[in-house]
Amino acid sequence: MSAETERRSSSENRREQILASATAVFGERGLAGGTTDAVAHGAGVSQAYVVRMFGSKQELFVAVTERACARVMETFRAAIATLPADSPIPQRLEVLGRAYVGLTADRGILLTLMHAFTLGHDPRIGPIIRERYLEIYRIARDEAGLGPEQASHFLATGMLINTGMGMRMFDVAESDADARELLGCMWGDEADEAIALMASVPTLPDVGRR
Amino acid sequence: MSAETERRSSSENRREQILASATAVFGERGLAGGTTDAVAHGAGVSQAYVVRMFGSKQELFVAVTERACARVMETFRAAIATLPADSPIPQRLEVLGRAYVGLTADRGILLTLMHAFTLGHDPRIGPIIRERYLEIYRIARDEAGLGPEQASHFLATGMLINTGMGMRMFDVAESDADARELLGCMWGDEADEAIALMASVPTLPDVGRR
DNA sequence: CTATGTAGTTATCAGCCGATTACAACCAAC
DNA sequence: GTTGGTTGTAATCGGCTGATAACTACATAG
Repeated sequence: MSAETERRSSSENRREQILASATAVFGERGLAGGTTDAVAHGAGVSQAYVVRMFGSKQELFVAVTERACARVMETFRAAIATLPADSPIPQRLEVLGRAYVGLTADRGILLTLMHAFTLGHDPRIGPIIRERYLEIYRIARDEAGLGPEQASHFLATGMLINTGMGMRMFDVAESDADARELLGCMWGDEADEAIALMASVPTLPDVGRR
Repeated sequence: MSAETERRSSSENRREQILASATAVFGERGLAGGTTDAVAHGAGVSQAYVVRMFGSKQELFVAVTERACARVMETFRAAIATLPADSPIPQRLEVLGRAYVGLTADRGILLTLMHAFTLGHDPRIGPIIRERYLEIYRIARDEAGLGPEQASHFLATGMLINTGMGMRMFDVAESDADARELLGCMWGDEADEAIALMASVPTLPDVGRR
């Protein structure tokens, strides 16, 4: 394969490119609002190819959702693995919290999940997202040893962070003291760091068709 | 006006009917996924009338969002008004929590807000939802006297409840012990009551056009 | 009775977008 | 070198849906 012009790519590479693009698109626009054309444009392939590779837009969304959940679970498990067996609860919360902030580096992952959370009524997506969310809950409760109360509190904080991301609260954090304060309560000590990390992330460009 | 066949209605009545229908539709499908035709069907009017009354689908969504925020703020303020001036924080949290559970009686209100939270990038909706959310935060922090930490914790729990609603976690609460436990941590003592209240809420029917 | 505004409809247009089809380019093996 | 599978594209179709236009029905004032 030539180094310069790699016009053809392995199926797996393409698949990953498309999933990454779709994560950004679905994260910002959701299943109904995101178009296969925008996904294709972001991945540098044709719209037809996106649809054919995944069968349908809905199946692509399912794949993106599963991938996002897998990322979340990997990230949490990797964080948990760094903990000593007898570490106290506050330290466990701290480590998991940092892991969550790390997840925000890719907006699309958490925002796509947020959209998936609104699709419980969908017969295809509903069962998947419920199962995966409970799986994440069990990881926090059992594997991280937080117990039911702290685990649900942890997930609640995560949802507040997602909400702040979806609303783009960072855009007003500089000018609005209340926004800064609220974001500060979400992130704890790392608030400034996290806000700086996420501010001025560009909106997806509107892409005309083909 | 005849009592039986009210074929014509005052503009305000119609407006309220349309907003109620739109709240249900947008709550389930979001701005991009909800159709003006479904809204019209739910309100018993024609699709064209819905669009003309509000100018555009987006403006209808803005109106629904503003109405939903107003409901939330009214509900919180009414709950706060029942509190004695020197009531302790736990009691304040308890009263606000009950008020939030009361809001879940109309799924559409909280679910529409959840969709609005994903629209921060939208130049029309973003500024509105950020401003309203911060307003609600200030109500919890100042008017209810919770302070920053407890107020953000309260909002976080609210977001977890919204997420549970969006995922339709109630549908599996009967059969899945973890789901019951998680929902229990959200609602506290009223979990069973709340779950019973919200289970088996029908999905919006798919409505063909006209 | 007529005029005028309000409440509503039907019909239709025009653009968007997912999906399908047919075809092209490349590669590896025999 | 031809055969067959893989990687991809261009073109197009057809349904959905927001918006618009043109029209109808009713009510109220003068």
